[in-house]
Amino acid sequence: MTELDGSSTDKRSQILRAAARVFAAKGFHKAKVEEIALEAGVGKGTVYEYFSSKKELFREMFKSCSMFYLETFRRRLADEKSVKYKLRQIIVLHLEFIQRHSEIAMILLHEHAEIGEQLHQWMLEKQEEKIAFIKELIQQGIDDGELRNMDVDIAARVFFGAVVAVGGRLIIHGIKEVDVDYICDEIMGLFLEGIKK
Amino acid sequence: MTELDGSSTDKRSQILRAAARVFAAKGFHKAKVEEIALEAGVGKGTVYEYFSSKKELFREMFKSCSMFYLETFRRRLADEKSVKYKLRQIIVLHLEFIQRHSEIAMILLHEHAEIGEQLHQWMLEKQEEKIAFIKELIQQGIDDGELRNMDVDIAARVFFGAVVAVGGRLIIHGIKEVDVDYICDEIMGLFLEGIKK
Amino acid sequence: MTELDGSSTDKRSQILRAAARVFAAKGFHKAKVEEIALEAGVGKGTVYEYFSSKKELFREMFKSCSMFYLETFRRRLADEKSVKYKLRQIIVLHLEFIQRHSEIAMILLHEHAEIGEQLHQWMLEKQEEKIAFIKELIQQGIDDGELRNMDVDIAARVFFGAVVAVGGRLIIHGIKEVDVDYICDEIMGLFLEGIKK
Amino acid sequence: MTELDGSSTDKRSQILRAAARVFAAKGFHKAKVEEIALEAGVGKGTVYEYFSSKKELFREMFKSCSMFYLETFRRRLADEKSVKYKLRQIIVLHLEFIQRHSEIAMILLHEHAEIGEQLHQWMLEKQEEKIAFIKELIQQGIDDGELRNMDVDIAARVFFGAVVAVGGRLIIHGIKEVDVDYICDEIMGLFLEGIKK
DNA sequence: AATGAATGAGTATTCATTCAT
DNA sequence: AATGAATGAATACTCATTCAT
Repeated sequence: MTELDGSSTDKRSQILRAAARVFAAKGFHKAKVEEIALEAGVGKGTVYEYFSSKKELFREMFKSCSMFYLETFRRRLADEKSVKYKLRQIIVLHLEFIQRHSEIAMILLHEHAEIGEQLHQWMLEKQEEKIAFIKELIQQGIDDGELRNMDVDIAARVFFGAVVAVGGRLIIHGIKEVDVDYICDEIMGLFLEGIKK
Repeated sequence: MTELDGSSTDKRSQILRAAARVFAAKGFHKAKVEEIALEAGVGKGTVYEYFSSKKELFREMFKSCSMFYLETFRRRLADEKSVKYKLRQIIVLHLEFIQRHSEIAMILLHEHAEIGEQLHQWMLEKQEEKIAFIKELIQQGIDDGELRNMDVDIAARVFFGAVVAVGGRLIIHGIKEVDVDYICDEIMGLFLEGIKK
Repeated sequence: MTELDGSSTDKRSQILRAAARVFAAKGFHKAKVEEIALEAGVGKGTVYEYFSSKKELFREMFKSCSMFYLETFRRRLADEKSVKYKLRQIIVLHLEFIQRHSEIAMILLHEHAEIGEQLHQWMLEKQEEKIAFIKELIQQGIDDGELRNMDVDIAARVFFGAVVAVGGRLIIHGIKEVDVDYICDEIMGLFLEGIKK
Repeated sequence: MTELDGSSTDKRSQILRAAARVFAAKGFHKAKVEEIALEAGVGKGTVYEYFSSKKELFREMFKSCSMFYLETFRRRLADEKSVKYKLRQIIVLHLEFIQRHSEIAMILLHEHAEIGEQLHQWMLEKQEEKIAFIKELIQQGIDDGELRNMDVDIAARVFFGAVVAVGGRLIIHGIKEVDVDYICDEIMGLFLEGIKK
C-alpha cells in the first residue's frame, strides 16, 4: 500500500492524500468535499468518480492510513529476535510514526466515532489484530522463559494502552523533539521491572 | 455536583441528563436538539433558556459528566492510605464507573474531537489533572519508599493509559460481568512486579 | 376541500396555492422549492414543516387540485335530471373549469408522468372514477330508454376523451372567449345524432 | 424515415432507437445520457457527435417517432376510398400502432410537457396536421353526401380525442390482446349513428 | 419562564457537457 | 470519428437558532 506515501501520482491517490490532510486538519464534519478536491487539484465531480460519497472517501482514506501504519510495523519488526527488543521496537516505531505522520496519527486518534458501525468495527478489528500480535509476543516470551507467567490478554492490552497513551501525549502536546530512546527505556523499565521497590 | 445522578428535578438537570443520554447514544452531530428537548420533556426553546447553543449544552453536559466522575474518585480515594491500594482503587473505581455508567463513559471515550479546541483543551486539562493526581501518588510512593525511583510523568501516563485501555475494552465489547478483582490484581501485578521473569 | 379556492389563509394552504401557480407555470422540474416558498411568502424551511419533500408537495397540490375539480363537478351535477342534460352539463362544467382555472387544468393536462407510479396510479383511479360516472349515466340513459343500446365502456371513454380533447384545445390555444353553448351543442349533437347523414 | 424501424445500423439510428427505449422506460429527466449511450453500444461522447444536447436528442427522437407514426398512417390510408372506411382505418391503425409500438406510444402520450415550448409547438403542429387531415376527411364526406352537415373542426377534434382516449386506455392498462375490429365497430357506430335511441 | 412555528445558511451530490487523446 | 475521464453548475434538504406569544 503505497497510496499515501506521496510517490503515487494517479488521481485516486492524490485525492486520498488530500483527504488525509484535510480530514486530519478539520475533522470529518468540518472538512468540505470541495476543499479536498481543491487540495487534490481536481474538480469536485472527480472525487465522486473515485469515491461514491464523502463517507466512503473517509473510509478509504482511513483504511489506507491504517494499512500504511500496520505495513510499516510489520516490515520493521521482521528482523527483531528477542521479545523484549520486539516490544521495545513497537514503542519506538509507534513514537517515530507519530512524530513523522502526526496528521495521520491525529486521525487514528480522534475520528473513531465519526463514521458509524462498519468502519468502527473494521478499526476495532485492526486494533484487536495489533493486540493479538502483542499477545503472541508476550506468550512467546513466557514460553521462552524470558517473561514470567501472567494473563497475556490483560498484559497485551495494558502494554498497548500505555503505548497509545504516551503517544497520544506527543500528538496532543504537539511535541516534535522527544528523546525516543529515553521514553522507551522508561516504559520498558516499567513493564519489565515494575514500579515496586 | 449532583446534576447527573438522577435525583435533581430542576429543568436544567433534566436537560443535562437527557443530553447525556442522547449524545451518548448518537454522538454529537447525529443528536438533535429537538430530540434532547423531547427526551427531557421540555420544549425546544427551553433548552435555549438554559444553554446558549448546542455546543454549550454539550460542553456543560461533558463537564458535568467529568466532574461527576472526578467527584466519585476523590470521595472514594479519601480513605485509602497505602499508595499501592490507592492505585489499585483507581483501577477498581474506573472499571466500576464504566460498568455502571457506560453511557457517560462512551462519551468520554469517543467524543473528544467533536467540539473544537476549547472543550478539547478543558478535557485535556482534566485529564492532566488526573495524571497529575496519579503522578503525585507515585511520587508519594517513591518518597515513602514503597516504590522504586522512576520517571513519574511517564509512569503516571503509562498507568493512566493502561487503565483507560482496559476500561475501553469493557465499553467497546459491552462486557457487563467482569471479575473486577481479578483484572485489578493482574494490572497491579504488572505494574508492581513487571513482566520480567 | 377549500384549500385552493383562495380563501384559506393558513400557511399550508398558502403554500399549496403557491405550489399550484409555480408548478403550473414551470412544470415539476423547473419549479424551485425556494421560488414556491417565496411566492407563498414563507421561508424555505417552512415548506418542509408542512411537506416532507418537493415530491410530496407536488402530490398534495395535485390531489387538492383534483379534489377541487371533482368537488365542483359533483356539486353542480346533483340537480340535473335528464341523462342528456347531465352529459351536456359535464361538457359545460369541464369547459368552464378550464376557462376559469387554466393553471390547474394545465397541471392536470401535462404533469401526469412526472412523479412516478404512486401518484400516477392515484390519478388514473380518479380518471377511472370519472369514466365510471359517465358509464353509469349512459347505462341509466339506456335503461330509461333515452339512449340506444351500446358498449357503455367504450362509449364512456369516447365521450370522456372527446371532452378532454376539446378542452385541451382551449388550454393549449389559450382561448379565453369561447361560445361554450355552441361547442356543447355541437359535441352533444355529434354524440346524440352521429355524423352520418 | 426508417431510422426507427430497427433496420438501419448507422450510429445515429442506433442512438435514436436506444433513446426511444430509454426515454420511454424512464421519462426525460430520469433517463441518463450515459445509459442511452450504453444501450446504443457507443461511448458517451459519441452521442454528442450526433446530437448537440440531451434535449436535442429527445427532440430528434420525438420527431422520428412522430414521423414514423404519420408515415405509417399516410402509407396505409392511401388506398382507402370511402370516408367512413378511412375514418375507421384511422382507428384501426391507431390501435394497431399502439399495440405494436407501445414504447413509442408511451412517449407520445406522456412526454408532451417535458421539453419546453419549441418541441411542444412542433408536437402541437403535428397534432393539428392530424386533426386537419381528419377535418378534410369529414369535409369531404359532407361534400360527397356521406355525412350530415356539422362543425367539422369540432367533429375532427372529438373524433381525434376519442381515438386517443381509447388508445390511451390500451397503453395505460397494458392491454395487448384486444379485439380491434369490435372496438372500431363500436367507435364508428357511435360516431355514425350517435347514442340517441 | 416556557414554547414551538418559522427560518435560511450551509453542503453533499448529480449528471449534462467538454475536450485531450 | 470515437471515446470516457474530468468537470462544476445547480438544487433539495437539514436543523440549530430565533422570537412572538
